[in-house]
Amino acid sequence: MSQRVTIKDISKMAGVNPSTVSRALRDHPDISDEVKESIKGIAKALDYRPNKMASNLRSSSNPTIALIIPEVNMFFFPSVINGVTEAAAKAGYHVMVLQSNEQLERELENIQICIDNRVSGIVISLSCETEELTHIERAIDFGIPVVFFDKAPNNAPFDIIKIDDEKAAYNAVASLVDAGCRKIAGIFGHPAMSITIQRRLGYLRAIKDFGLTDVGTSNVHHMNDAYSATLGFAQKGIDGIFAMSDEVISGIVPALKSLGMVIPDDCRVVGISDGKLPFFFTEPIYFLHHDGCRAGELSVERLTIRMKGSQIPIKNQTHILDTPLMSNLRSEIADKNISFRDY
Amino acid sequence: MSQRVTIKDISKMAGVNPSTVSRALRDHPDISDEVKESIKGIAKALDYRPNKMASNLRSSSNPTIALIIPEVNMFFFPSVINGVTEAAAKAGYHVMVLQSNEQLERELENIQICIDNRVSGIVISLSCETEELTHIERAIDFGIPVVFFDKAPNNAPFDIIKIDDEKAAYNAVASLVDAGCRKIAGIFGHPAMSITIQRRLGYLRAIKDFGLTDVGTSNVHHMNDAYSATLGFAQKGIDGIFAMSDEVISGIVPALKSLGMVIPDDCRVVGISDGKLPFFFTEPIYFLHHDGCRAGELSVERLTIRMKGSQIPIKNQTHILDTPLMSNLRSEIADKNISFRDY
DNA sequence: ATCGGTTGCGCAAACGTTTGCGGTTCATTA
DNA sequence: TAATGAACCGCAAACGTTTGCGCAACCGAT
Repeated sequence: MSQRVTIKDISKMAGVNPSTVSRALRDHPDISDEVKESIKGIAKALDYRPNKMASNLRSSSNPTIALIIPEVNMFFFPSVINGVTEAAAKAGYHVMVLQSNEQLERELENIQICIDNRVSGIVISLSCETEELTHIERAIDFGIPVVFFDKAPNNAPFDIIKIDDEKAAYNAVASLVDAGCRKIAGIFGHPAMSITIQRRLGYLRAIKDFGLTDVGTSNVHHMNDAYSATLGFAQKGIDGIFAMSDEVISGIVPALKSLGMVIPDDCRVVGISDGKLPFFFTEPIYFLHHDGCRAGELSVERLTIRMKGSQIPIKNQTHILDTPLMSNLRSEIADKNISFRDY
Repeated sequence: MSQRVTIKDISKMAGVNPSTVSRALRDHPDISDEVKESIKGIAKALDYRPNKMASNLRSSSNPTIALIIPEVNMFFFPSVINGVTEAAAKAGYHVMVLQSNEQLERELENIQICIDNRVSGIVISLSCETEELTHIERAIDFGIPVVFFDKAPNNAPFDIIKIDDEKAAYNAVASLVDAGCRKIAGIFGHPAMSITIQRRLGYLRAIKDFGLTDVGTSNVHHMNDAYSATLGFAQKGIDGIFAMSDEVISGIVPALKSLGMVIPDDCRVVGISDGKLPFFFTEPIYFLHHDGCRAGELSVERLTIRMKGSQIPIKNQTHILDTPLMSNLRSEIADKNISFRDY
């Protein structure tokens, strides 16, 4: 194992001061070309690599972005990870992925890790147990910019990248009504999640606005729960169903099919989706597109504005992502022109 | 924004030496209880948090594990990320996720990042462009242990967590034959990937062993390619199809259904899968289970053995994961007892 | 009163890098 | 010829922590 060669080793070998080596390797104009070449030659020969831990300490900056998510599932978050890591890489940052497992305690620990490591920024989707945000404010107090996405606080003074959950759910139900559905059920995720609450409100508002009888809603934790819930609703008789997420969709479709119901003739399905899962099915599935990759990219973009250390104060901004209505049928792109709001 | 308080600030406030503060906060026995309480009180009052960048430099160790993957898709890798981050967190490490986007150049850059940041270990699945491993050897030379998973080198002196790709593909085809299939096609991923090569070999050996006419194989890059390829094979007439990955399965099933073919009566499908995707379908899908989460956990486990800095040399080990034959039908668990080999 | 041993804390170096400042050399100009 | 300044490099401090060593004070035992 090659011993780790430092700038001092090179300086001794070249007969110069460590500072000269440092400057030479960074092409500082104060160093003559001859000395530069000599030093670079030695550095290359020794396979020298600067120690980032040292330079980070010296500059007291750590070019990493922390991505804190409730869990790494197969649906929305992989897209987010993809978007965040790519955008971060382009901006010269690395990404540290931290899971909270939907536990507040883990989220607190993760924020602590971010502070202790002096990360440059935090991109976070809150756990369902999170109610207070003192830990977030603490990170901000420490000078670490934070951007929320997806599961974000409501009407709070932070940078937020999200969709209009209430409106998306409303429009989803509206699309079912437009297609002739009258008996519509809704299946949601964990009842404590902010997005569950908002999306349920939108669902209920639509049910009321369109004068529909409320077939009922259900809160599920996993795909299999959505499967069971669908079986239950089907018994009551439904012709449309709203799925608040990809995970829910993945339970609904097999359930309807197991009952021999034809999608969308017997029951139309519309969800809020990252846009990949629906293409696993041949049955027409409609969804309001919530692009996780784009959410991740925008989060990083927003973060970089603050991280680049501009002196002028930056106003908090809630960015509402567009959620166009789409389907998994290549022939049919149903874009309802969901409006773009910027608070 | 609260200025970052250091150990020096506390030392001045407490009227003691910085070293005393350091020791007090870590409960060093040399410090009296009174002084400890005083210092801890001040630290808490100032919301002091030790600077990890400094302590890491001092101890010249960075408790992070780098996870380098070709891409963050919706299939295998999210499971791996989950397994790696959880196992790492339990072992006291953080995880830095780096994507190579199947490009050797990015992979080289990522290894460089790992070296520059003096990460404690690397868990990597190789890009399809990777042929030589000098960059890996370089990292190991720098004292960074490396564990390969999934897309790993063959018969090389490294730590490897993988499945027996050749055998798994063979057994997959065998299961089709056992079920009565005689016209079997195979759909694979990128032709340059090591796992593609191995799995194709296993497929071909089975075709030969069982005296089947080779309907043909295809290499695809995306779900849609698998869709198209399936349509092509179906025209030739098939009663069974082998899918080398989840991504391939996700293209095959919709294609067969779009043709009105009944699964598994008209065409049986068997793949190598992480074990989640098949449950999105109601049609019986068989798969040899390659658990990404477990692969990630084992990779970290293997890594920690080397990272804990034991002095005795550790032998390289290739761990062959079991790949039991399973189905997405809860009623039917078809375990063929695929044997467990440890080289 | 002296010695050996413990307790409790400070001093300073070290991890590897970066950078402000000052000093030397040498060529240029008044 | 001396003053000016550019070009080039070294010195040392600094980032915040950790730790080996030393030293003073105190204890009880000879």
